[in-house]
Amino acid sequence: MRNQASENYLKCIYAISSKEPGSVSTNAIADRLETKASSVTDMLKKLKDRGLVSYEKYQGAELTATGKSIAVEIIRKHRLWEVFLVQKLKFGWDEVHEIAEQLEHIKSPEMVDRLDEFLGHPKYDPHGDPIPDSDGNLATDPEVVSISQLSEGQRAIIVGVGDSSPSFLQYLQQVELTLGAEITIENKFDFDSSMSLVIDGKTQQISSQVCDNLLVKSK
Amino acid sequence: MRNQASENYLKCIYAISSKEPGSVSTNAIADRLETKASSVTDMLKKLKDRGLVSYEKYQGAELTATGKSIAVEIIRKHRLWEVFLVQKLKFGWDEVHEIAEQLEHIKSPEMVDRLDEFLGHPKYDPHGDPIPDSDGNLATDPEVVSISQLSEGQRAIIVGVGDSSPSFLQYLQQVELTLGAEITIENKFDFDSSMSLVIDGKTQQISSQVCDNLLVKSK
DNA sequence: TTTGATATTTAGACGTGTCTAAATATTATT
DNA sequence: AATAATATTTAGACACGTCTAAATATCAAA
Repeated sequence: MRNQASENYLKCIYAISSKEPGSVSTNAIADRLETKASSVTDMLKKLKDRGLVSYEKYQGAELTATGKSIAVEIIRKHRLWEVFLVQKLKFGWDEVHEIAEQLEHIKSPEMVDRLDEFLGHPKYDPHGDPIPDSDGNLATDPEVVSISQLSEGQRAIIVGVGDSSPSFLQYLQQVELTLGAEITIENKFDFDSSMSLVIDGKTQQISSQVCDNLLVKSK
Repeated sequence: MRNQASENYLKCIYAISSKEPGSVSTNAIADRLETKASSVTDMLKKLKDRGLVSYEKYQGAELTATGKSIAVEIIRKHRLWEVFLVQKLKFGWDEVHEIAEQLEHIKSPEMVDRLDEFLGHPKYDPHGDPIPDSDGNLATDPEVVSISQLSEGQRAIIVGVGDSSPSFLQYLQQVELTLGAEITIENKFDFDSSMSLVIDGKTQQISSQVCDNLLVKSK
């Protein structure tokens, strides 16, 4: 069985355990899903019955291989749809999450592959998170770095953000640091770690905080 | 409240009553939705409470203005997604219904309008059914006719089918009478009402049955 | 290591949408 | 108009996912 609720739990467990490995506690899941611990216990039992998590009373849960592959599939769909919404439908980075949250549950493996194809097999979503391929492999990209790590003269393409808070995303939109834009590092200023960069022929000044949170693929 | 189940009932009632006006019987709904009459009764009561249908015991149901506008909105989404799947993701006409059935329930008015824009404000879906605009008006198109109604020399663009059975759709795919293709009527043969037409520079013979079920927009 | 705080589970309930079987209403037929 | 056939509704049940309140387990501190 693969209803939306189950899929959300699997995705949630995946997300938590990729931050801190080991088994995931009932409360951690409840917090993230904004639900009650008792509901989590109930669901964990069901997921266990379906072979999607390993779970023992009071010991928290861990994804099985099957559970993990479903979680990755959902993440793949979520991120592909985000790319679609931003690149094709011209949504802002900060507007797409909720919609992708719905779209990720659409069932049609064929469609996902065609969507992937249509989008040109993107490797990163608009927030800079890697998109798993159809076999579930996600590129733990060594290529993506924050602007801070670049040196003068280097060219790069904006692929995402470290901080995805609405305020940051709105700031970026305002100064036209958009997804896919090509930048060139002009200067790095040691005294405050700020930088100047060239985008669309225009020079722009950005603070160190922005540098740390703007992810790029260097060429 | 606007869950998928309710939306499906509203769409179903809309579809039935647009074929034969008047109130829709419990059984008619049950048949179309492949569910039991008792389930329909239960749902009808709820829809009535929510002001989406008018319903009196044993008298069948009819959509209220609100119910109707929701139904039309779902239909709009369904058809727009079908266009997307066929035109952008290159699905065949006969493969998209099930997927659109899921996509139609995605909630985001903003996204629907952008999708519409992205697709170039299509007026017809791949089956030739008209797509309601964002105000719920559907073009009861005088422009769309079956090929049978054209005369020699007329040019037209294929916009849909009358018969959407898989076998017919597969036949069309085989002989490359695809959506959006431009055709020119070459000859009409009175003895069997078959026609010859030019498509992509090649001449093709089609039976009267096909003519009746191929919908075109004449130029 | 006992106690207190925190985390987790259980028990019992609810809303949604569905079902079966039985009851009742409508309709068609003679 | 009475009866048979059909349509519809009711009653009672179930699976799903959730909740509250109470019980129990685990962990941390004295």
